[in-house]
Amino acid sequence: MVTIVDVAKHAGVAPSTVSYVLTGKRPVSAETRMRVGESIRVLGYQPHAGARALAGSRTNVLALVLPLREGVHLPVVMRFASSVVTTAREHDMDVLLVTADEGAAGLRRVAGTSRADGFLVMDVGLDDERVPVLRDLGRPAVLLGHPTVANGLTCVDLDFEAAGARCVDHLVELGHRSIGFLGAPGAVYARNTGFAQRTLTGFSSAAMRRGVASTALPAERHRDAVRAVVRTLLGELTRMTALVVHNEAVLGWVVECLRAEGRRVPEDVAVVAICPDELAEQLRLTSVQLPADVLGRRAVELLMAKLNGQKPPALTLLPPKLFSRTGQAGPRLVVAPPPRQVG
Amino acid sequence: MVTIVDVAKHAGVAPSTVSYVLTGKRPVSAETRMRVGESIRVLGYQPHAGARALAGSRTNVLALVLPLREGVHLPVVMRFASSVVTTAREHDMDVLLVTADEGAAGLRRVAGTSRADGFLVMDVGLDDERVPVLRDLGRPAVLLGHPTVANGLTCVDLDFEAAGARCVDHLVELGHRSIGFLGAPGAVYARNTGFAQRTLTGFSSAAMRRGVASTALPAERHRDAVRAVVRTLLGELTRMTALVVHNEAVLGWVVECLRAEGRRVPEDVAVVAICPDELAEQLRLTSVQLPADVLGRRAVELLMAKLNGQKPPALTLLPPKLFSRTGQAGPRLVVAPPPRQVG
DNA sequence: GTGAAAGCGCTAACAC
DNA sequence: GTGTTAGCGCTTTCAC
Repeated sequence: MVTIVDVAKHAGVAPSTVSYVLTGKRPVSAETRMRVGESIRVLGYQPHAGARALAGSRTNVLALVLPLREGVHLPVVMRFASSVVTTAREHDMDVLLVTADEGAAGLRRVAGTSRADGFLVMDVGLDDERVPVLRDLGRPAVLLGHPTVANGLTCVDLDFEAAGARCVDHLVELGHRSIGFLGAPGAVYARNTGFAQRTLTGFSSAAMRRGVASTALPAERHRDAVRAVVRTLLGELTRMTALVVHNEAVLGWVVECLRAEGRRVPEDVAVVAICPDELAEQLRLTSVQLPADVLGRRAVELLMAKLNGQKPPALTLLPPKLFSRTGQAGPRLVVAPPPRQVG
Repeated sequence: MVTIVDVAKHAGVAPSTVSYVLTGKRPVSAETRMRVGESIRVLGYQPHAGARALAGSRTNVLALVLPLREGVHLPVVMRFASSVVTTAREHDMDVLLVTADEGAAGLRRVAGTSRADGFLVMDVGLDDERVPVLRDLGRPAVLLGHPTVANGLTCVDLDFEAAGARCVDHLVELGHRSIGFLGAPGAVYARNTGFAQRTLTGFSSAAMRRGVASTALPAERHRDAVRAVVRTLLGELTRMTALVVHNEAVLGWVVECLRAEGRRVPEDVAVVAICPDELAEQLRLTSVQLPADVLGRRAVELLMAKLNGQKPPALTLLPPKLFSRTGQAGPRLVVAPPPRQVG
C-alpha cells in the first residue's frame, strides 16, 4: 500500500505538505503542488479513509436512513437515494445506507462509532423516537418528507399546499370553471397535521382565489366507495369538467368510474393526479409529481451547509412539478418555480 | 468521547484486554470479561470505526453497487437493498451505497481508500468493464443478476430455467395439457446468453418431459403485436388452456387481448407470469417471483464467507417462488425447493 | 490469562 | 511557504 509518506519522499517534501495539497487547508506554492500532484498520480496514491477519519475527525460519509420495509412508494425512495448518492459524490462524500428498522439505536450506533458525519432521514413520523435522539446526537441532520419539527433540525418536503393550488391553477388556465377534488380516506384528514390536509387547503384556497366552483370529498379504498364518491361529485357539481385526485390507491378506479358514468377522460372530465410519476405515466394522466431527485439533491446540499457550519433555513418546501400528459407527445413540464423557505 | 483507554482504566485492565473482550480473538477469563463488559455498558463505550479500520485493516463495511438510474425494476432493487442491509447488520457490517454510474473508477476508489472490505455488485453486464477491475482489486466480491462469469468471482442469480419449468409443472398439476408461451421481443433471444433463453429452455424441456403440447412465441412491445401473437397462439394451439408470459411490459395487454378474443381469464385460459410481484399482484395473476429478499441475503452470506477465507460455490441459482393467485384468498406460495450450486 | 508498547496512515499544531 | 512531530483510538505482537 502506498502511503502519504511514500508520496512525500517521491516528491521530496514533508508529509504534511502532501496533506495540505490534498485538503487545501493551507496555501502551497504552485510548483510544489504540481510536483506533489504528479507523485500522487505516478504512485497511484489514495488516502486511507480510516486514518483520515481518525486524525481529522471527519469521515466524509453521510448516513442515509431509508424506510426500506414498506408503506412508502419504493420507486420514489429509490430515486431519492440515487439523487442523494450522486449529489454526495459531487461533494466528495460517500453514503452509508441504514434502514429505518434500526430505529434510534441505529443512529446512536452510526454516530457513536464515528461512521458518518451527518444524517439524512427520510419519512420521519409525527412524534418519532428518532427526533430527540437526532437532536442530542450533536451531528447535523436533515429530515425528509414530514416537516414535523423545526426545533433546530432542518427539514425538506414537497410543498403540498402549492401542489393543491397548482392543480387548480393549471385547470383554470385550461378554461375549467368547476373542479372536483377526490382525496384520501376520511381518517387521513383526522390527524390534521398531515400532507393530505395541506394539499386540500391549497386546492380550496386556490379555487376561492380563482373564483371557480369546487367540491372536495374523501374516498375510501373500495371500488364501490369510489364509484359512490364519483357519482356524488357529478351530482353536486353538475358542470364539473375537471377532477383533482389525491389518492393514488384508487386513481385507476376513478378513471374507470368516470367512464362508466359516460364521461370521457379527458374530453369530458380532465383528471389531474397528485401521485408518483410511474402511475400517472401508466394511466396517461396529467399529474403533479413528487420531485424525488430535487429532494435528494437539496437534502444533501442542506446537510453539507450544516457540516460547513452554516445555518440553512429550518424548512424548505419544494415546488411541485406539474406534467401535462394530455397530448400525444411525451409529458411536458408546465412550470417550475423556486422553493419556499421558512425559518 | 470515551475511548478504549477509559474503559480499561474503569475496569482496571489493559486496553488490549478490552480489545480482546470485544473481538474475542484471545481467551479472557469469565470474570474480567464481565467486569470489562460492565464498564463498557456504564461508560457507553463505542469503538471508533476509523481507528479500528486503521489498526485492524478491516472496515466492517460492504460496498453495495446498484444500478440506480433506470432500466431495472426499481422496487426489486429496493427490496434487494433492504435485504442486503438487514443481513449485513446481522453480521455486524455496515453498507456503503455506490451507484453503477461511478463505474470501475468507483470500485477502485472504494477499495483504494479502504472504505469497504468487499463488494456486492448488481446487474453486471456481459462484458462489463468492472469485472476485470473487480478481479485484480483483490477484494472479495459477489455479482448479482447475471451469472456472466465464473473466473474466481462468485455469482448469484435467479434460476430462470427452473422458473420456466416451474410454470409448466404447476399448470400440468392443475390439469392443463396444452400450454402456450409468450416471451420477450425476438431480439432478446438473439444474444443467446441471457435469462430469456434460459427461461424458454426450462419451459420447453419441462413441456417435453411432461408430454404436453406447447408453442412458444416472442412478442414485441406493441399492443397490435401482442394481439397478433395471442391470436396466433390460440390458432396454433387450439386446445390451449394455459399461457406462460415472460414479458412484463406487455402482460396487461395479454390479458386484455385474451378477453377480447372471448377467453375468460383464468377460467378459459390460466395465465402464469414470470415478473415482479407488484405487477402480478395488481393483475391478480399467478406468478413466478424474483426473490429479491433471498437474493440479498444469500449474496451477503456468500460475501461474508469469502471475507472469512472460505471458498463458496462460484454460482448459486436461487429457486423461483411460484405464488398462486387464483382463489379469493391472498397469494399462496406453492413450493420452495433449495438453491442449485455450481462450481 | 494479562500487560506493555509499537505501530496503522493521517492531520494539525507548532516551529521556522 | 514548508518541515517536524505529536497525537487520533485501536489492534496485535511480544513478553510475562
